[in-house]
Amino acid sequence: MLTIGNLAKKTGTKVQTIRYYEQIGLMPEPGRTEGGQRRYGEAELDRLSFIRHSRQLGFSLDAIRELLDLGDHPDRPCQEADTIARRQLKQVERRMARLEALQTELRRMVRECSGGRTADCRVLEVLRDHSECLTDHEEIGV
Amino acid sequence: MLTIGNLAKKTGTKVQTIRYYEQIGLMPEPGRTEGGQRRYGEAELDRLSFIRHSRQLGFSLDAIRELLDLGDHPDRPCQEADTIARRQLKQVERRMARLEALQTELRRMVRECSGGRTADCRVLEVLRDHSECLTDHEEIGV
DNA sequence: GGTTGAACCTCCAGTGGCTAGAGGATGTAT
DNA sequence: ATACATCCTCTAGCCACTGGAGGTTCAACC
Repeated sequence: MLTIGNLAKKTGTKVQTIRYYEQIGLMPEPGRTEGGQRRYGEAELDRLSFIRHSRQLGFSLDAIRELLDLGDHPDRPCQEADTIARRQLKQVERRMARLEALQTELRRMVRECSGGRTADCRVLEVLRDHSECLTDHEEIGV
Repeated sequence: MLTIGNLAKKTGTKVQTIRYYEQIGLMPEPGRTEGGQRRYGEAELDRLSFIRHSRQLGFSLDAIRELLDLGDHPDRPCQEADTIARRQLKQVERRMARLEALQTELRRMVRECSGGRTADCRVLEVLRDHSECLTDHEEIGV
């Protein structure tokens, strides 16, 4: 039987985060000691590991919820899991493309900075005038 | 003189976002009509354009605040602006590296999915067992 | 059995960067 | 004068946590 602190250590999660997962129904309500402290078993350890690893791969908590559901139905076709993973891959690819454009632009800005007065600063100039940019980066926060 | 709606249109910002920027002190309090509606001039249009463009390049609102400050002191050396831009570039590079690792792993997961029952699903299997991963992806949300 | 002290508990608030909606006032064109 | 698009303030919500206050429990040691 694991205390919440030990479960946290084993999975690289913060204690508060585990309680948060319980609160939003991603983790089950565990057993308690007489004094009211949570105690966890193997099943919960596995489930939390799954959640954490999925988070590391960038899946949203909603997506993880779906994936956990699928894991509970071993006889259903795995197409759905595949779809969720593909969706996630698409998102990662879109973000990569965007970051690449930003990288290009930022590198150019920094390279062209001559180190003079702020008045002549290329960095500020480029930020002031979008038309100086060579790449597309219309979206925010993708 | 621009209404808030027109300023929004010209800069590709939502009206609420402009009011939010005012609230947190990123945009100045503009003049008002007798009835209390906001009216904006060229200076505000320029400032908001600067903010939006910086956001598109991924700068945080705090960083943007610093950059705006620098723009108000044309005689100071532009080293600080350079530093902020370099910091931003570093962050973008870190994110890119991380996303690349995720991409690799997700592609492998999806490629190996045979389309059978959920019980044999590679996607779920990999998520269950981190040791199946070839890449490092410890951090969350970078 | 008593005493530490680390770890646990609940509850509330805050992060960033917006976004949405309620309920009402204003501005402009006809 | 009227219609109605746009404006106003205020509050609350999003995601995925994180931190802290103030109090309780557990396990080890004497």
